[in-house]
Amino acid sequence: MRSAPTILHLDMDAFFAAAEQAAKPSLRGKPVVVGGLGPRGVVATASYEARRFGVHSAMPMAQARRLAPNAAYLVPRFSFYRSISEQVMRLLGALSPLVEPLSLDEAFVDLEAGGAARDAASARAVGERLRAEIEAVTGLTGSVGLAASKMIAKVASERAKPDGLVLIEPGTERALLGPLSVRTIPGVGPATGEHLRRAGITTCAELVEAGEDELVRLLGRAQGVSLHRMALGHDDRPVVAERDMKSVSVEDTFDTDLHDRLRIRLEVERLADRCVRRLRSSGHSGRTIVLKVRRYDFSTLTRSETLRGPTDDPVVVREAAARLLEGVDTTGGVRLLGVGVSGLADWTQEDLFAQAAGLIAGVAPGPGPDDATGTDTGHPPEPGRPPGAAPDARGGPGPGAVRQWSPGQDVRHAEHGPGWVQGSGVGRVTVRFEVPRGEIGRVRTFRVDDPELTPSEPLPLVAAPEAPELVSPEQLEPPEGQPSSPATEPKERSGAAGSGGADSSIP
DNA sequence: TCTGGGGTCCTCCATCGT
DNA sequence: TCTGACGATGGAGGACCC
Repeated sequence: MRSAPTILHLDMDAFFAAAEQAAKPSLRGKPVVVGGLGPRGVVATASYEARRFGVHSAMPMAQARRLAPNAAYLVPRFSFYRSISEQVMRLLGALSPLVEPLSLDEAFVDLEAGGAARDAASARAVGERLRAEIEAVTGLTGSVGLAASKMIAKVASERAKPDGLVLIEPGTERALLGPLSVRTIPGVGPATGEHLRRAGITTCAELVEAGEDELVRLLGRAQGVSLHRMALGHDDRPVVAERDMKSVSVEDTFDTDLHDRLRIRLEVERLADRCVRRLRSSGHSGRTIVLKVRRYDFSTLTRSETLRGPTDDPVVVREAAARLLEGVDTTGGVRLLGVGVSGLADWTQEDLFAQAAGLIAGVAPGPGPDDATGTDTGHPPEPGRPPGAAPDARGGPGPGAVRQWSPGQDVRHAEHGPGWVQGSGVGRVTVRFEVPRGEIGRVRTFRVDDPELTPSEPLPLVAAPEAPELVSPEQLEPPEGQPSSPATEPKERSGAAGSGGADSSIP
């Protein structure tokens, strides 16, 4: 624990939903829910407007639709969010070499390590400037917490939400935590919370009162000791910039349970291939193959096998996963299958053989021959899930296939320019033509196979400055007034001249 | 009306070698 | 030669986080 509040926690406000609202002017101020739209989807993020209806993260999408039937329901566009996240992380990186990203929308920064702040006053100034820069660069808001430890900085940012900054003075941590729920402490989830509640412990003050020995008795050594320290406000976990990846996994939940053993086997092989592609693209190999099966009754089991040495060979992983499947009873059906690889290394058993044979020169880690495209397009879509419904769906389907459009997806029409899919069905797709920071656009409907309508890349939320060079954070405008960037027009409305494609549109 | 995906860490138990 | 203690490792499951 340090003596100055120089640990900063940044949390972007309702990130995915806010990004969609910024990209789609017609959704500003409206309830927006981002998540899986299939029958078994859950909410990833709800806008603050949707939260007023009781919608929250991890809620089943069907329940969200009942609570907020008039909200806009969109599929996540992770590559779009990632591009915004990278802009934010660059701003954080300018403050300190010690930036610990927790997810696309959250990070810790050690301001002391970067010399950006030494005391409360300088930390607050840095935090306020950061918030202004984030809004100027991305058009979105983030909340900042400042404290002398990670846990308290996170509590602070939670209190700052939305769009605020809270600084907790060192020395006041214990008093602050006292009345708060045990769930405030990282690592206390529903199960531990319930366990403690049954023991009569619901607040952090009661955790302190219970004493370390009692907590160890209730929760075991590691958790008991750590929980007691945390409840006292003691948290000396450092901000860690680089973390080694420990495992790679992929999993799919099926819209309807799978019963056919052969089909299950094929899905496992498909997942194994996908997993190996991810493994290779991260430059890793792994020794332990893990199969995950969630049955019809939601019971989940894992089976694993450790190889003699690490591999990134799709055949080896596929065969291991298939062997593990042999030992699993799938009677009754499975709703989810997953394949993972852990025990990661940056070399493979095959490398050693190759090295021994003098064949290693010139072989670099990375995508293998079966990963040339870096996509999953060589594989069948998931059952019941249209290819276009997959996150970040892009590119047209093959000839003869029925084109699928996902709500929220970016598109471009030869005549009407950029827009986004508002909905589709019965052979039609409805598109709203609008751009970030523009006016609310008009809606038009087309045939799903309209050749003038194509998937497109997301437009930037804030126009890039005219000059190509990077603007340092110090040079950015202060937060007063409107964001410094003017409202933007897309660089081009339409590449090709329209040739009367509107015959299929319904204004 | 049920409950995603991609991770990390911890605990418990069995096995094996010393 | 047998036995028990002990650490390392592997496998499975659970809890948690975003």
